[in-house]
Amino acid sequence: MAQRRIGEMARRVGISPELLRAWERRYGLLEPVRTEAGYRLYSEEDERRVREMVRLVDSGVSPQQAASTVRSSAPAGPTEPSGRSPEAEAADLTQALARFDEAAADAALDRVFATYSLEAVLGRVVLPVLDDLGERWANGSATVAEEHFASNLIRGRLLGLARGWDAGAGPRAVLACPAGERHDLGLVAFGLALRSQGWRITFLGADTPAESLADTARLLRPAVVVLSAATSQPLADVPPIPGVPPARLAFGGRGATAELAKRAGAELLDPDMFSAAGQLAVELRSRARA
Amino acid sequence: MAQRRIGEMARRVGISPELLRAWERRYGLLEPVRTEAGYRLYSEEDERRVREMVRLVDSGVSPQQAASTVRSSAPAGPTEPSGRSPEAEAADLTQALARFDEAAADAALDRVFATYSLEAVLGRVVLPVLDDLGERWANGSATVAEEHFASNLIRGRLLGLARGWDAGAGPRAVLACPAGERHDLGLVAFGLALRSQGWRITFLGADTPAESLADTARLLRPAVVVLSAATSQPLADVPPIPGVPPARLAFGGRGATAELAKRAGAELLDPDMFSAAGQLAVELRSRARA
DNA sequence: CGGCTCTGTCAAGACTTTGTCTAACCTCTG
DNA sequence: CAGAGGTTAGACAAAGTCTTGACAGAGCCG
Repeated sequence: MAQRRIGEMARRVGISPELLRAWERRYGLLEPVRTEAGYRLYSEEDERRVREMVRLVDSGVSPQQAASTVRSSAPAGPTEPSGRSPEAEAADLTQALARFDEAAADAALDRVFATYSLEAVLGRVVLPVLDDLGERWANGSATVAEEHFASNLIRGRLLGLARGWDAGAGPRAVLACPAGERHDLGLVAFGLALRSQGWRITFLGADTPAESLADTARLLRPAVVVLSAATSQPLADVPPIPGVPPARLAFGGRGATAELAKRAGAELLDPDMFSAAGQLAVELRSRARA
Repeated sequence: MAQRRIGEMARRVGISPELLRAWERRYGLLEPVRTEAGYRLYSEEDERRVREMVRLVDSGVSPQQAASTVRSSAPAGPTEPSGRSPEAEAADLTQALARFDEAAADAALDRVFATYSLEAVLGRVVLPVLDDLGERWANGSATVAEEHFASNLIRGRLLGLARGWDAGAGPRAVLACPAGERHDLGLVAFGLALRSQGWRITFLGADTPAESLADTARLLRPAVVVLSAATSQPLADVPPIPGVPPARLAFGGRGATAELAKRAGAELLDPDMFSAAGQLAVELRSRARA
């Protein structure tokens, strides 16, 4: 993914770096990720927002007003064309998976990836389908085989998108499920959300013992280590991790609670993964200031 | 192949030798081979990369960013047969994985997929690397984190290839690891081997209880159900599966033994997965004759 | 008109990045 | 052996970026 520093970004959109910083400071227009040294790194989405902002201001809207408009504008992209809503596609996908119909499932996924933003695909199709499956499995109306088949298929698609998610200059996040936790698909999705905002991702996945986390953290010095679990126990069992200061630890997933996070000194991530990604960016910035 | 020393190289691409060395030292942009005396020798591929780098920097990208882009970019066009053996590539891949270097690992995989047959890639690169990793993990010289990182990366690549492996008109195989078995990467590879011979694959993956297998078999009526495990216990624990006649059951993986297979009435698959795929085809034909 | 806010720009001082350069030594060729 | 061209390690200065704080013009209100 393209990541630009402020000078290059300023040239591209035709305004001064000072103004970019002012808009960020005054209106929170952008929240670019930062390098280790604190340099801003802008994404393509950031560029789109700035262009939108410039357009509005040029057309006479006050900057304050324009910023508020841009902030609340959906991340552009084909919004609900084609008649088929993400929810309808999710229903199709669920049915295809229940029939073990790989071709139909892949076709549904192809359609949504081609039509909607990553945020919409993950938040309104993939995760709901997985949640639904989990629920139906819990109450006995879906088989383990169905759940396995669906997990493997979706995992393959998501890991395909994850290609190269460790490249670039952004802050690094190490993602893992603690020992005893086997559901890592949500974590893959969260990795993609972080990636879309410029982070570099090192994915360790399910069932990672604390000591391996410590080794990895020593080697890679990530800005944050994210632990995710579907239930509380695995998170409760995580010991302090040498080499990972609690300030650099974040808990997410259904199993994460305020109390568990507090006990470990970790950040508690928002259940919405795109909010959580933003949260980590803010946290990182305030840490840099300190 | 033409190999140039640093002065000649610098003239050709139009930058100073000092800068070439700085880019190498700071960003690892190149890793030219060295003469006995330590002189750098640059290849044509190196030249291509430097030109790409120069182009990016000229267009305003920061050198750091540009280097990261160039490093992770696949070598353009049909790369020279390169003389690199699968074994050499496997060694590269192992090292990249040990460093948690996703870009280098992907590059190595890109090279082998572009150069060798699926059979060679699986049999001489991917599986040996995984075996080696398993061994080093067993004797303590590899961490769990390394094993997780490598598994997830390779799984993503293999599942990418698995795209659409359920399509077509061939006989269907259901692939699963029995309850208690979590290592399913070998099984993914076997699925690819079967697929290359025209089978349709339904992949259930790790830790699948017998009763789910029964459900799936009832629904899909596969020509064969393959169970794979790295150790014997999970296979020994598999009960008779209603809906799957023993004649349609096959055992594979390190944990499969003649005795276990005999007890379950199952076929014992050859340790070499391509032989095993052939074996299933033969078995299917003879069954059809009967 | 005076006062007020909004907004783009600027400056100071510190830090980072990056291309170049130097020093001291090594290798190959004529 | 001289000399062109290599090597590493480190230093250096210019350019870029960071934060904080300030300033001046525009627009608005009383």
